[in-house]
Amino acid sequence: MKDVISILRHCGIQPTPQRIAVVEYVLKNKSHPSADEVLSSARKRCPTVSRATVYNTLNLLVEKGLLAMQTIKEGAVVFDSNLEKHHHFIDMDTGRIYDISWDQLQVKGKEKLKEFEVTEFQVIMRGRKKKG
Amino acid sequence: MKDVISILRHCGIQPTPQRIAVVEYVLKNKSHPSADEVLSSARKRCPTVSRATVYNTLNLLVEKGLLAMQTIKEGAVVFDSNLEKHHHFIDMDTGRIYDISWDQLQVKGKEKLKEFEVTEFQVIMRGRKKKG
DNA sequence: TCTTATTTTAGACGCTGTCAAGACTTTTCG
DNA sequence: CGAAAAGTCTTGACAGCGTCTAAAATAAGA
Repeated sequence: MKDVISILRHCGIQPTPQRIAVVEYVLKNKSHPSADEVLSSARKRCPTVSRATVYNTLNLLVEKGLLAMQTIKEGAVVFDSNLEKHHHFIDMDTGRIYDISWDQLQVKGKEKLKEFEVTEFQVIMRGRKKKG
Repeated sequence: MKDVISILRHCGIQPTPQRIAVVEYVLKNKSHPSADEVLSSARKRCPTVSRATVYNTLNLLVEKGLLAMQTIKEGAVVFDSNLEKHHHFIDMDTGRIYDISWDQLQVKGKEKLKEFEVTEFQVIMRGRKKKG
């Protein structure tokens, strides 16, 4: 993966220590952190970073298409660095969210919905992850 | 549809004026109201009803299986009186949520997910509703 | 009626997310 | 260089969502 600084420059975002701390965490993270989790982690690297800066940076990344925002859990939006189309599985016990690659599921029938113009979709599954 | 009072009694919930106001609105409503919308509507019928009572009642209904809770829009959970399995379409312009009946879409491949035990799922689509 | 259990209420609380004002940095350019 | 401008960060305030608690109101039971 390219280094964070060049990614930011490439999008016209000035790389500052605060932003690097945020981006470093959120783009290399395969879990689905909330803004608050990003804040805590960014503070390990840059203890003075403020909540507003974290939100600003996350919103910037979403705006630039470097990060996806998902509203699939209650309480808070989560951020997803996986930019490929994919589905989601949510473990009902742990709350953990897993990506399910796009081609593992086939959804048919959308084109028959005459009243609706579907521009994006995903399957959201809930259940339990098997051990292992 | 059965009247609200007997529905509540049947579930061991004492029908009070406040609860009736909430339930009357939320169970007969095909839109997908947030708790706040339920509060406003319930107050038309029962002006003194408090926020806590609305939340308590909604949670009770969900617990008893009379109402479903959906976290598909940011900002607030919405409540869904449609107890049949179904999918959802969200209009990106208006924010309105539409139910898509279960048999209009076919999802295949879940049974091949060896690591996950899927107990429920739905397709969430976004786009624009065509005029009409 | 007196007692007890259930409900409702108001208000406080914690959390999420946004915003404005001012301080601080980095550019830009004379 | 140095000053102005532009961009960035922080603090603190704010509004909304949802939960909780203590106390008041209501209902139920003996």
